[in-house]
Amino acid sequence: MGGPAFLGKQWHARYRAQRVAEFGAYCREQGLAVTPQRVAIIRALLSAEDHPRADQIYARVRRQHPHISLTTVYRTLEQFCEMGQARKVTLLHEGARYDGNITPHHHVLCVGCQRVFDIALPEADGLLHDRERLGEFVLLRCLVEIQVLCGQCRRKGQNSTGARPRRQRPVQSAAQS
Amino acid sequence: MGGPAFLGKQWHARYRAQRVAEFGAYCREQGLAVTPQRVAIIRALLSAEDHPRADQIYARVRRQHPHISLTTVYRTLEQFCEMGQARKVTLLHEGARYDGNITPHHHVLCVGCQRVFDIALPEADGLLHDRERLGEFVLLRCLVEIQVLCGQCRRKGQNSTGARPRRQRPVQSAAQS
DNA sequence: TTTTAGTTGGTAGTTATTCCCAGGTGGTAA
DNA sequence: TTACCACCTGGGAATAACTACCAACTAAAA
Repeated sequence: MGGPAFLGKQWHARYRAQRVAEFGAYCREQGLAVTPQRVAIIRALLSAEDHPRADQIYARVRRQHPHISLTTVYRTLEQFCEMGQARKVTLLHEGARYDGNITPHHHVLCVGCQRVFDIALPEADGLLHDRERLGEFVLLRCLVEIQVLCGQCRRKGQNSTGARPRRQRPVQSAAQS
Repeated sequence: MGGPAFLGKQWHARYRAQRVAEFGAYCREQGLAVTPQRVAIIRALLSAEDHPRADQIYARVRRQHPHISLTTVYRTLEQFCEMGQARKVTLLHEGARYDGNITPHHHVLCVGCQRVFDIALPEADGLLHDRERLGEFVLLRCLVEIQVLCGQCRRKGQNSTGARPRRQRPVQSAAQS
């Protein structure tokens, strides 16, 4: 097909199992206690395939841990990001979303339904690798965000953003890039 | 040398003048009234070279229009984005920032001081253009965000994110990608 | 076990943004 | 030039998404 490599489900299941298994060791390595809350949150994050927000993780974890607090979820997700066990994804202008997949990849976002998909994009990864410095700047990371309209949203026909005429004035040339 | 094309100041001054001049016509084309508030806000946005947040635009516009309200600034910036006269930039996890430069470009962000720089990156623009569709998805836009540490921040030495040891346990292997 | 640094939960902020609506105004038609 | 009115604005209240604080609790070293 020649389409880019979307990261699929078989891959995900196997990856998740390994990550959960290694989690305790990672915590100890980082000097963090292995608490039930942390385990529950990493499980929820790794089971998720929808790049959930903190409050969604909270809702899911609460099924098993009714007493967990939202504060703990926020705090813990942030820690996971710091220790490299999660990625924070900031797209458009909603709240932060979290990604348990820490392999190199980028994001495809449907601007209609706001769903996010992981995508491997090797040609983008090499984008700036040949010049470790941009002038004085030290390159840390290069993120690509691909905005699309998914099949569902396209069918619903969301192209209603055109110029709206003021009063009776007939609008002629309202081309938009 | 050989670095990518940062978009400089001469270019900016000339571009700004033209955009301000055309603004009235654009509004009328879109069926929007040309109010003093809108003119002041587009001027402030185009004069800015720092990708300001709404509240920063508000502070600047207030020097000339002490009675303008923050609500109007938010509303107007959002309208500018809709009519294609501005771009909203969402980086890291701060508030939204606005960019008066609507030519094709990408963003370089210093994760230390949070300054943002525009950069032309033609090789990235072509990244997905050869396949207008990613499966069912219709490609709308492809954004690249380059995270760096700028000279100033590097000199201040901000590499203090390493693993912090718990108790007396000696930490050995805390490599971080 | 004992000890204690690290961790948690609940509540009370804070920040950024949006909603609502009464009053004001730009732009059109006459 | 004037009258009209749909559009626009300002200010305060409301909301969403966090974040700070702190007393009580607990994982894990000794």
